[in-house]
Formats: sequence, structure tokens, C-alpha cells
Amino acid sequence: MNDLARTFKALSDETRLRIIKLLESGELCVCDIAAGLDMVQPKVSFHLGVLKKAKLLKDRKDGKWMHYRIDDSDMFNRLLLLSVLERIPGAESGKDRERLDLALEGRAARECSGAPVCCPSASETR
Amino acid sequence: MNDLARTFKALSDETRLRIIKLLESGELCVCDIAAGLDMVQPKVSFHLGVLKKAKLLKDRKDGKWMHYRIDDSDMFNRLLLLSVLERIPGAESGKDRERLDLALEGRAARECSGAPVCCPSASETR
DNA sequence: ATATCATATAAACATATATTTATATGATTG
DNA sequence: CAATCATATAAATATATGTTTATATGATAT
Repeated sequence: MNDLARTFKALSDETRLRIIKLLESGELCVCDIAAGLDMVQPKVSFHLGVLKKAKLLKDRKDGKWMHYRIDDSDMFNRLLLLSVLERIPGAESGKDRERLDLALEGRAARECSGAPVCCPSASETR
Repeated sequence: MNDLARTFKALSDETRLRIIKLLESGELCVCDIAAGLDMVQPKVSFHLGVLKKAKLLKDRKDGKWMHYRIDDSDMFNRLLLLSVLERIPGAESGKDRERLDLALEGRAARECSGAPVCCPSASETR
């Protein structure tokens, strides 16, 4: 498959559009994305892989966590993603955001109380 | 599926990108597109249907012929198609164009000689 | 070191999409 | 009106994609 077709295929799935929308405000680890989407982790990893292969996302390893973010190094993809982001329907992605925020808040609370914490990068994501 | 995902899915197939490239210079009937792509007609009709459903193409009936053209009535699709057209790889689409031109020329010749003619709109397409 | 965690990957399965072949439809020509 | 043409659609099949469940890997914490 050529690059252009691959890019569009990557963007042709609702789950992946929701992921992109979640990443609008910064990088997130897989568990956060899974929490936001309310989906099992292997499913999320699968879709992250598709987006990464299409060079729409980049990842960064940090201990046992893998953080994903939008890859805007390519001009065309950047334009695409920008125009895409404002077109992603609000209803579903609003819920995703709520679930994500809930997960992030929950972790912050546990952090303060000294209890074990899921993902270390909460502070970076908003 | 939502509209955005449907648009991208329509653009996520090489055959359909080749069709869009062929239609860059104007409308064509199904038989011309099939000649350009060197593909059987039902296959081409299938892909035209996908593109039409995504509102990337429009059709126009004319006797027994059906003419397809790029639908640029929607601003977003228009931008998408524009930026897409210049990214479609040249090698394959060059051959498509050659085959199409050959088919159009052949018909023009038959037209002058009074022999039966395939598609009436050759003059409109370039 | 053992248990636990975050993630990736593989295997099995389900679903969607694309392709081929055959046929139907509606228009045109002889 | 019979034959032919351009196209669409349906049925059968092949292929690709997405989902689930189970397991592997590598890091961290106890």
C-alpha cells in the first residue's frame, strides 16, 4: 500500500479518530488512552500501532510506560490532523475526555496520599 | 460510521486514488475509467459507488452512459482532494492516463469514420 | 527473587471490504 | 422488436481488518 492510502486508512476508523482527539492536548500513556476510550489495552495498542505505522503518532518509552503523542513532523499529516481535530464529533469525544480526566484525577489523589500510582506523567498531559 | 471516517475510508484505497487522479482533468464515463485503470467494469462501479457515498464524486446520467466527476461542493473535501491529487504517485497514474488517452483517441477516430462509438463525451473530458 | 505492573504480541475468531462471475436494467441501434 | 451496449447489482468467494483472550516481555516495587 502506498503512503497516502496508508495515511487515510489509519484515519478511517472511529476508535483511531477518538485516540487522536484525546492526544490533542498532549501525550498520554496507553493506560490513560484505554481509560479514556473505556477499551481493553490490547485493542488500544493495536490501534496505536496502526497510527504509528502511518506516522501520525510518535511514541516515547519511559520505564514501563509508553507515551504516545501526535507526530506533526510531516507538513501534510500536520495539516490533515489539524483539520481533522476540529471535525471529530463532540458527543463521544466529550465522554472520552471525562473518563480520561477522571482517571488522571484519581491518580493524582493516590499520588498525594502516597499510595501506588499508575502512570507518572499526569502532570505533563494537560 | 461517521462522515469523517467514511471520507477517509473512501480515500484509503489505491484504486480509488487512481480514479480520483483520472478525474482530475474532468468528467469521465465508467467505461473510460475502466479503460484507464485496465479493470473490469463491476469492479470500477463498486469503487465509484464508495466514492460517491462519501460525497467525493458526483454522477450524471446521459443516455446509457453514467459520467462521474469530482464533487468539490464541500470545502473540506475540496481541500482534501486538492492536496491529495498532487500526492498521488506518478508512475502508476501515468500509465492510467496513457491508457485513457488511447481509449479516447480510438473512439475519436471511430467517430470520424462514422463507425459506432463507445462514449459520447470524449470532447468534454480534456 | 518474587510479585505486580504496563505494554506488546500472538492465536483464534468475527466482521468488513474487495474481487470475480453472472445476471438484471434501461437505453440505443439496426 | 431483437440485438447490443453501458452500467448496476447480486451472489460467491477471497482477503483484510478489527476484536477478544491468552501469554510474553521487560520494568518496578516489595
